Amino acid sequence: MGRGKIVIRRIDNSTSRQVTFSKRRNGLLKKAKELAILCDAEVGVMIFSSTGKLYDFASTSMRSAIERYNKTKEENQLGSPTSEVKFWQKEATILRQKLQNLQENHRQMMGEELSGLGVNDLQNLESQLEMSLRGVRVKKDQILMNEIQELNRKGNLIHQENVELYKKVNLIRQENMDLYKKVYGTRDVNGLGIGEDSHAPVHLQLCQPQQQSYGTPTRATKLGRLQLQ
Amino acid sequence: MGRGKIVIRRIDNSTSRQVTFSKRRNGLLKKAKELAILCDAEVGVMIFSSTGKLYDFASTSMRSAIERYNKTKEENQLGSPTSEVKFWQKEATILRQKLQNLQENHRQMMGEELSGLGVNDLQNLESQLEMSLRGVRVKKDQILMNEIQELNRKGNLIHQENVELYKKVNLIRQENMDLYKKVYGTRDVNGLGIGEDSHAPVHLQLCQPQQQSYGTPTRATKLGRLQLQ
DNA sequence: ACCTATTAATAAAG
DNA sequence: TCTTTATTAATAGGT
Repeated sequence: MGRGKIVIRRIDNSTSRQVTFSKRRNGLLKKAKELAILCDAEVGVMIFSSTGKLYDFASTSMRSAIERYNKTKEENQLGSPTSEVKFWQKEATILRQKLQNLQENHRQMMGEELSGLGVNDLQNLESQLEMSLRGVRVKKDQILMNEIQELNRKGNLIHQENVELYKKVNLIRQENMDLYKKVYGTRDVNGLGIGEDSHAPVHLQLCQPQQQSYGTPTRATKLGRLQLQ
Repeated sequence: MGRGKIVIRRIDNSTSRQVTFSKRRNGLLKKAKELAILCDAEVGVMIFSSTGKLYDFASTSMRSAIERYNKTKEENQLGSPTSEVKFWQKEATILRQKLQNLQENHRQMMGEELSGLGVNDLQNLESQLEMSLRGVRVKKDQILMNEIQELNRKGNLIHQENVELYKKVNLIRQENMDLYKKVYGTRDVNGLGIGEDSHAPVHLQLCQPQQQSYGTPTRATKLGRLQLQ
């Protein structure tokens, strides 16, 4: 896979050796990563250049890989706290197993890795997903409904407040007008002082309280109303 | 470098995953060897399949590589028994944590434990479930369709066979009749020997081959047809 | 396990 | 070391 074929034998020329080292080292590390990801494997790679520099890759951690290596090789003549180590190793193995089972289960729920399932399994999965979906939608709608209700409650409160304010404004204006008359007599008061149309009663335009049916509205209704808020 | 491009992502199909693991594992080990030889480097590779099997390569020895790694990293000797207990304890803790996270995630996908999720989370969950559901249904329908097609294929074969048998039966009956005539002359043969209606040609009633359109039938059509099988 | 079209790695050169 | 390019090697998908 280059301009020419090569035999696998120590490269004499030190420069080419260095160059090739750099390229192939990257290649090896890349492929190690890919293998770990593609095939769900734990991979550890250690590379020492001829100058002693270390390059390494570990899909989880080198520590984990080495421990696991030692365990599988059973070369643990490192004797004393054996029972404790063994206990924790077993514990880890059990947990790994559980994790793997759950992962497989989870992947199937995500709609991945469905090959290998029979029609019955798929039927069950489908039912489960439908149930879950229903639950999630109920919950979501609940939250949205609550939000809407809360907004409406607040809206109504504000409206109430506005009504009160409106009353006060009109009251004060009436008072004002009376005072005005007392000061200037009964002359026409148009165009003076307080402002245009100030003698007309104030009318509210916004924040009309909505009366809504909160029974069992359709999905569309709910969402439609939400957007109107 | 294959019949098609692939993205580096866990392979769903377990068979392909294993096949790919086998191929790429060999590739990685080969390249590790080549790197060690070509560039005069010390190389150590550890690979654990998802089933836990170990595959390794070390240009000198794994022990040497690990020790050198430890030295270079200047960390507490990874292979030593003292830290081993701590390591496995940590490992167990990490695994337990992962398991817990996944469990929570899984519960949410099962539509349980939804309190604490916001509308956005729920929206995402809903989309995910919809996608999963779609995937599962596609897969299920696929299996059912294949089953139906297979049954139809077999049905047609059996029908063909029956047609052939029918021809043979009629042929042999004809022969029989001729022989009968030769033996007993041209007398009426009704009510004799072979059986009732035996002179009438045999008619097939079952296993008529169905011509079906396998284009893109609706769900209802597919399931409806299944029940008719 | 084998085949082969296609992609990916990389040897050589600048 | 980085780029480019021609060529080989690895391998994805199929049988």
